[in-house]
Amino acid sequence: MKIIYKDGTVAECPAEEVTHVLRHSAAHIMAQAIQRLYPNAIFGYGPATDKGFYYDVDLGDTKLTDEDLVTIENEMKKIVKEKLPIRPFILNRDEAIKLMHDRGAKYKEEHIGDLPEDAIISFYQQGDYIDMCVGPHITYTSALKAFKITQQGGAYWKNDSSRKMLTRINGVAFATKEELEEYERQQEEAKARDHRRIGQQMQLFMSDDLVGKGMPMFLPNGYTVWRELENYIRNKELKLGYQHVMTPCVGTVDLYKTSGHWAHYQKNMFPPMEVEGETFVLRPMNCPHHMMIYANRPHSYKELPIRIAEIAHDFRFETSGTLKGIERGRHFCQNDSHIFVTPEQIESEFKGVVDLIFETYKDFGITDYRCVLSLRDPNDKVKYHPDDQMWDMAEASLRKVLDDIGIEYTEEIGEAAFYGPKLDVNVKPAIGNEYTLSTCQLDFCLPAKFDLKYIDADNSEKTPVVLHRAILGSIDRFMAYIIEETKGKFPTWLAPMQVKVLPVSEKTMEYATRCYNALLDEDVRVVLDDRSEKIGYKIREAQQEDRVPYMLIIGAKEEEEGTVSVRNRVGETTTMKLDEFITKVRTEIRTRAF
RNA sequence: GCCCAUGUAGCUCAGUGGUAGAGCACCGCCUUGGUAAGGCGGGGGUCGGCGGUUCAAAUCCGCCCGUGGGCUCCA
Repeated sequence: MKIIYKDGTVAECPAEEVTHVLRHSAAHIMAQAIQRLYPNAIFGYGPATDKGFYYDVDLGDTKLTDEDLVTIENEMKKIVKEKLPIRPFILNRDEAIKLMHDRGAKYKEEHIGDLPEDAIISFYQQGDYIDMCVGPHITYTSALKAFKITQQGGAYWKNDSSRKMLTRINGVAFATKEELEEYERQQEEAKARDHRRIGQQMQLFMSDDLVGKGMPMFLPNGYTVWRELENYIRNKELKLGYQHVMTPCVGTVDLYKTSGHWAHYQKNMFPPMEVEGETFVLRPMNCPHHMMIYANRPHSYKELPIRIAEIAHDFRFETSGTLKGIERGRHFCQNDSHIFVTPEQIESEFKGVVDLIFETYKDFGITDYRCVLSLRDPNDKVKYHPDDQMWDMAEASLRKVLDDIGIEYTEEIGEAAFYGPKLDVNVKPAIGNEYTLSTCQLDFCLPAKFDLKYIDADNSEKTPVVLHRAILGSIDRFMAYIIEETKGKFPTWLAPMQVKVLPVSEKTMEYATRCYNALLDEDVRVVLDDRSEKIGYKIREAQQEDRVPYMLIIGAKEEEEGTVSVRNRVGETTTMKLDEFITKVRTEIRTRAF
């Protein structure tokens, strides 16, 4: 594919740039189509993205319907057919401003002002359409073969919520029609994997207006998975010296004034409640409670690290637009812990947490994640807690641990919390943006706010450092992730229903019931399908809806031989003695085979 | 919170101004069937809510609520 650079050079496009250039040109062609259909449109930014492209456009009071998007797409197809040449030209700054001004392109004009003094300001033109752009682009509009407008949405000019909201029109473009079809197939697959959809199909959780938005309720199936997750992590923590506590969800506002949350986190909290002259809030975090537990009695340096843990209910006032099933609600349960350490213990304790994170990921077969080490911006003296020595030491420790373990990570300068650096482990859901699953954050500030001390070897009072950490993040969110990763086909130890016994007819109901009871006695989550339906029907439901790991098909043959016919989720069947099956399934559960 | 779309039976959806529909699920009867849907019959909806336009509103308009996508936010 030939492309044209802003200086007019035409060259073969490097293979790895092809989709990017196509998408960028697709954005221009879409803008041209919009300009033809809506002559008053004023364009903002219109880049290629890693998924496709978009253009932000100010349409005045005009609202677009989905049919309008189809019309725009059809106009794009016309422009492609017209085989218009796409040609660049360069103007000096004054000429560029004049051109944009004369064309009423006020956002482009503003953008010129943001460009560095020595910037070469280039334009690309196809037919009547001119766009300020660095390129490169395809040489003719006809090179765009496979594209589709996917959706529209709002986007603030320059991503600034105080600026005007423009209409963002999104599209996708690929080098070939096959790639476009593959993309559409993947989109369908992602929709089928969405935890909200599977959650409803498998009756894992629900929500209702009357209960409140962002307030999911876990149904028996979902709560079974929940309990397994909770047991899993709590048992692991117990072996690592964590001590579990339970603290209340409502606290005085003064608690959060002490912690600083009231000053800094209030907009994420539900409004306060006044009772008998006292003011209470719903807690958004558990740190203050755990600080108070530490403060309950004096501590020697010999006791540290102290690891206080809790599966804690929290409430956060998330803006309505960000709520998403059990991935992000206004109520959730954090797999939280606060670890109190001496400065010397930061490194080893941080390592312990990182090891726990990746051991857990291994148990759950999680491999697709991104580690981010968030550091302070040393030049920003306002945002960050002013103890350079502590920061330097802590950041070096964190980096050293990650390097020693040999995990890949990216460093993000200026992304640290004001109280300390942190490690986030991020994953991508089936639909939507990356989010944080696990986190470990250092905190130099909070212990001092609660005046926490330990007595050091020299009998002097010192302030401990705190590590905030969450391994499963929130149980809710972790479950959402596991649902999407497994498509609801949970490993046996997590599955709400582990075995379903399916008698072929009522004639073998008695033997089927014996099998059922034997499994029940062995603490297997088993269900007996005693309806008078045909076996094919029962299998279909067990496989498609229940997604049960094992079906036991019980007919006359099995009864005679004292065996069970075992069918797994892939449709493979084997026959074995009932005892054999029980041993197999129990082993699988005990080892948490994934 | 903002922008757009959307809301009809438990679920998935059809129905664009004139007596609320389909498939699946549910209930009953028949069928006792061997590895992904057996047959017949039945019950079930203030068409998200409130107002408005109209002889007449699921359908048109306004506001509110929920949901989906996008943006912002996420000390």
